[in-house]
Amino acid sequence: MAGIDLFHRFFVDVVVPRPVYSSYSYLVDDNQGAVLKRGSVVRVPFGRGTSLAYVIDDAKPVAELESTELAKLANWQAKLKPILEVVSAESVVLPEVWKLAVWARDYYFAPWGDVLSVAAPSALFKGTKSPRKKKTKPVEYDLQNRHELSKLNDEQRTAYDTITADWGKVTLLEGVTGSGKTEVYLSLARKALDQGKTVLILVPEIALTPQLHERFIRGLQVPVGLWHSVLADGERKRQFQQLFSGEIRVLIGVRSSVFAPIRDLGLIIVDEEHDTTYKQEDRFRYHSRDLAVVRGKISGCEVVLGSATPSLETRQRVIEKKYRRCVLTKRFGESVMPIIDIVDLSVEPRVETIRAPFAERTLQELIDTIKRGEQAMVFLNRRGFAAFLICEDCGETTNCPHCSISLAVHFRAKEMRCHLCGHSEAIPSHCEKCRGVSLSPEGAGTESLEDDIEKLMTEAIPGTKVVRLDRDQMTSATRLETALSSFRNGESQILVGTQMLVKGHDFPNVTLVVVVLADSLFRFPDFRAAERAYQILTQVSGRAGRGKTSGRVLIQTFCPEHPALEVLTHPEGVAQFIADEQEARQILSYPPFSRLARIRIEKVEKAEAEKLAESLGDALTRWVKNNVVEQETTAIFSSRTIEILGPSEAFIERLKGLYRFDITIKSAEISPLQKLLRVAGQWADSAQETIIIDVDPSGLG
DNA sequence: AGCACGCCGACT
DNA sequence: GTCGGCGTGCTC
Repeated sequence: MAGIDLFHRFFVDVVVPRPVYSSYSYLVDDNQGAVLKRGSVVRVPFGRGTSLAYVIDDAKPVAELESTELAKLANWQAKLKPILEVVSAESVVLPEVWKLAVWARDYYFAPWGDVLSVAAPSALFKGTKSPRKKKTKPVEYDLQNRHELSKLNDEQRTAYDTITADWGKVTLLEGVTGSGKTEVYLSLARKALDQGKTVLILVPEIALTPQLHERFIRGLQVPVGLWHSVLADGERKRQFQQLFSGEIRVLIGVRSSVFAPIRDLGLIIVDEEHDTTYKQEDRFRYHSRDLAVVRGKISGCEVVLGSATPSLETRQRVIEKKYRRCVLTKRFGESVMPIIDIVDLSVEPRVETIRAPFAERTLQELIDTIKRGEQAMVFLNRRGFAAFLICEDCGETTNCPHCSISLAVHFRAKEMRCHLCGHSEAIPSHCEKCRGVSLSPEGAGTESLEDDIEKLMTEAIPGTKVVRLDRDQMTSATRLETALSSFRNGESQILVGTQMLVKGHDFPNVTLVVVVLADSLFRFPDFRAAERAYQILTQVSGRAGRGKTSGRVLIQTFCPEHPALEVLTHPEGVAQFIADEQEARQILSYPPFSRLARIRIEKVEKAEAEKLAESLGDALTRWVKNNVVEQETTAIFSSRTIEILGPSEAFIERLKGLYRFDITIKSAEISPLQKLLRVAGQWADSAQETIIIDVDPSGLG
């Protein structure tokens, strides 16, 4: 073959960590050819610069190519270049993780590079020098104090026995908040370790749950690794190496750690399995809980899905007997379930001197709680001071120039901010449209809530301190820590925040939880809205009364008769609520009774996006029609098993300057859905357009 | 995703 | 007259 020199007699196929579907071939010399294999990492010339690249197949001698491969390679021969460097000849992806990555790539229609960058983040290969061993003081393990089976109550023990008697299945561990699921996790982890196996624990959010890490170290008395996005590169690299070498036997991690290189997996735990943060909402749109089940199957290990409010998807698998179910109905230890009260904002007298809707009764409860020396948490799902500015003369509001949403007022930062794209601008002094100077802030946010509550509380009880916790505070780690520790040690009595802080935190002195406005949780057009609302409110409620004193929860709403609220005050109705949800989903053929995929088209021009989406919709409809006729005998498709919805404007019609149109495919079975998505991919290729495919979309995005 | 090349507005 | 805006197009 012309152009191939005698020196580079091998070639490798690689993928680069970019959202590109194609792979690329490079030349390698004899020495490199002998060592490079699937999972090796190399540096290659790419475009103008260089790129890290993952080898996707063992290096092959050019001479051994089959004629078709040779032809393909010959196409590129003028461009074929040698690799620059072998970064790691050793495969950085375990065989079972490779299998998982292949599965995920095909299932989610993701570019190889995106998948591999999650399995082996490129940050691991930055710099050639090995990370400096950080001097950590050796942890002293106290075997006397470790978690013992004997500490389990009857229910926990039954769950443990059921799972261990038939190890290697998928189990739903359904336990009310505070029922001690962690105790069961610890016992199961111990069991796996005793068998010489390793343990992976997936959690929705790790930055806020250092307690869980300590709990596992204390309970198991072995090193426990942590895996999350805020780890510094060096630390991440060290963790990766320790996992790879088998030094770390237990790993707690977020979403992406389902791809972690843990050998000999014996147990995967997915805590809060219903949590939506397990679904990645950009680029490689995978669901970590679902992949955990796949990895469990690949590794032949036990998978435990834990939740107080399991997803309907998981419940359905239990009904179909694909998963087994263990239940914890009682709170662990001395604490009891909180009392939940719905406050009807449309009838209750309201406090006038506060921006947010606040019933007088809610304020009184807050005052009483602080008077007793206890603490309270107040949730409002909006950051900033106010939702928007409105011109009192012409009614014009301030909107984001790039998105279909108003700009929120952030008085502290002295700017207007878009909560979707992050755009910020100065607070206007007059109306853009009519130049009127009476701009009035509308709606409330955590910023104004913090000020208003502090003012009202100091009038009632001088010296009351309020702290705020939301994403605006998160920007600084120290500010976050200051806020958290001041609340933890009792310096401040009221914590105001967004729902960001409902996860994991355990403040025993909190006896009152206030949800300022629950309506935002279910007032949006998503078939899962009620389920979500119920799950979030249950979790929020779980923050109250975790200590010896029982807790109270006040949920303010304009819609007290909503089923997701009624079920909270009537826990005996949970089964009925779930059954109603299931029935509604079944009637409308929504998950878990069908599979969904969403195809999105984004364009600067609205008309163009709409036109493209329509022509894609037409192409798909035509394809289904033709294939129903053709394949009727094989029964792959019928008009009743697959449905194309839309195109329609996305819930957020415009984001970051792009108009978005969605086509949703609903199918009884996954395989025709996958086929249709492949057709969509081909349409996109030939039209030279980009489409965004989301398999099992979790929300409206 | 990067990172370039390629055509239209405010400046030493 | 240039510097530079980010709109499309490619990367073995």
